[in-house]
Amino acid sequence: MSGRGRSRKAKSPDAEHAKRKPRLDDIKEVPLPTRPDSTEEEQKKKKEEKKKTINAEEKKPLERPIREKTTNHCTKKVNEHPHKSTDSTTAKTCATKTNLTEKSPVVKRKATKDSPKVTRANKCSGGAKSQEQLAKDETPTGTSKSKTCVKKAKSPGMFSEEMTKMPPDTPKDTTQDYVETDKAKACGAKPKRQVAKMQPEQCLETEKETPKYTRKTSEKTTEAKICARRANSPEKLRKTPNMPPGKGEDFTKDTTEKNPAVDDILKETLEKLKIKKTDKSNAALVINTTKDYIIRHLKKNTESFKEVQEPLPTGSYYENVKICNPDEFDIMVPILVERVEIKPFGDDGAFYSVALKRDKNPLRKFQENGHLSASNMLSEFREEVKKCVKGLTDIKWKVEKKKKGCPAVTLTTNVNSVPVSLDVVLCLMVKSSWPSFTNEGLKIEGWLGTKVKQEYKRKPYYLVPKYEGRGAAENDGVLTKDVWRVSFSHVEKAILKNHGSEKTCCEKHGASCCRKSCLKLLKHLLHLLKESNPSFDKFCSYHVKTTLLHACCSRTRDSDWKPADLSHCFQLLLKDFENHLQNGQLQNFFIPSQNLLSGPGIKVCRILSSTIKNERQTGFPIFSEQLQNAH
DNA sequence: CCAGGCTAAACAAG
DNA sequence: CTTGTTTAGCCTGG
Repeated sequence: MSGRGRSRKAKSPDAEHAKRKPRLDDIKEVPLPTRPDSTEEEQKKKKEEKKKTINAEEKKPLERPIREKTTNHCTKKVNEHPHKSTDSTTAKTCATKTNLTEKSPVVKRKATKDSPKVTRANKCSGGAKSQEQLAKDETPTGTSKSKTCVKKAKSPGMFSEEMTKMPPDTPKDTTQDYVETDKAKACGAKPKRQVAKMQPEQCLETEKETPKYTRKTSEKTTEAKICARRANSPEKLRKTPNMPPGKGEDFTKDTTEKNPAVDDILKETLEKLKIKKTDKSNAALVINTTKDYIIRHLKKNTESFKEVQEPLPTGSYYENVKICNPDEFDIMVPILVERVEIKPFGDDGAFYSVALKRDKNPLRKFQENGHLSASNMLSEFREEVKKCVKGLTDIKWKVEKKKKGCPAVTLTTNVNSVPVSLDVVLCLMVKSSWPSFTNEGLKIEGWLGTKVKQEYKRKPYYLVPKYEGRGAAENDGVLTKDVWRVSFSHVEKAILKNHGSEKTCCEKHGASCCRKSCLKLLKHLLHLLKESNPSFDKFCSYHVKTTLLHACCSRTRDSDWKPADLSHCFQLLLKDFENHLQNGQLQNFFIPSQNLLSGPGIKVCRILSSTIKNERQTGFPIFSEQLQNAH
């Protein structure tokens, strides 16, 4: 029911296009024929054009006008930061498909998909706009100043060479592991991307007076700042009721709960966590192209993986809870296994050894001593992915080194100078009832209902080549590195997407809730805390997500999560998290016997707990600071 | 299987 | 604020 089939508004016709600013600018400056708008034929042409476009882009970096409002001086600068993409745009989809056709031997794409979309076509044709037009479009208020700023820091066009140049040894930001999909990843699988080191001064060039209270700021360079790209106007910020440093004691829990200042800080922070449309577009083009290409390759050019199923887009991006930048993507690549016997490995019910029951299975070659070797299978998968992405001439992916115990093949590249990672996760899809360790999990009856629960439990489950500890350790004749961990990423995603007690929760005609907002804020908080204290490395966004899921099960009504009560809801969620940490106990949402906090150790759990408590009771200075730094 | 239609979320305008 | 548009992702009927 969810809203399917509701009436819709008409799509906007060409009239709108006139107003629209296509900014192809950045990405491509390909001379496109003059821009027509939306007719079908045009679209087709566009697609074709796009193909060319991408190639062309490859070679030419472009200047990209920025479209931020002129009032935000800071903003512009922030946008210009090399690591942040600004708005480039679009050529996307069209390019996606077509371009492959030409360049990649393996891929044949149907051009059909895009054709219906008028809008895309427009975009594609956007490049045809004259510079003057662009100028107008981009800077409505048109100060030349702003433009100038923008230009200085231009980043190269999307498929430019620069994109491929991520220095191999670049230190990566460890805090970056937001892993939604799989804890596996969470725990270190992601490539860390280099943190943009932006000194506050850079930001303040035009706003020197801004920083009023900076708590110990600048030693931290932060990604947070990055997140704060969209700065509010300075006046607004100043109004923001921040708490001066050192004043935290004044806030008791209770006052914090009701403090309108806190409310504003949270809302403003949330604003900054939004992903820009253009960034999303750019990244989506690259990611989708790659995803399709890899799947095609596996189907056509491999024996072992030709039974690959539709890839499962999972993780925070696809759950609409990604924050700041669309820079981490998780795609699970399922290999259907018809009949398998799984046997628990260890005692928490999360890990299993897998035995194929059928003789003719193409995966048979990975069997060792009667069980399917996760490490062997992953190595071959890895090689295939490697081989495959080499054939992608438009996008230069770097394949990250294999990390112990990690199920993902992590690819990294730059999109408009922003590092983007794609985790390609091999998994087995098992279409049989879930392992018995899950019987007491997924306690969503009171929240989403029993029917929904049954529906989920009828879905397959997945096994990923993830292990913990020493790979060579043996248990019952099975090497640790050859075990598989269960994954319910698909259900997590489904729940996040359909998270209301009422079916219409957050739909157009239903009441909204703040569950996702709370999740984003907590993710962000953890991220910031990890940046300031490396000993928090073992915590990941999966802990946060799990905490939210449990919280939803204890506060089940949509009215428990009213958007107007964001601050209250968020603080309750924090208290939940603090409690889990304090006790060192956080049950896997699906497998209650697995304690997700057994890894970090109680000591650091308690430190994190009190750190969070402190933030909560002092009105989130870490958020305010970040807001300040953005200016 | 895929074209078309729908959604959520970002964004723009009033 | 509300309302509408744009767009990536997703779902489904034919």
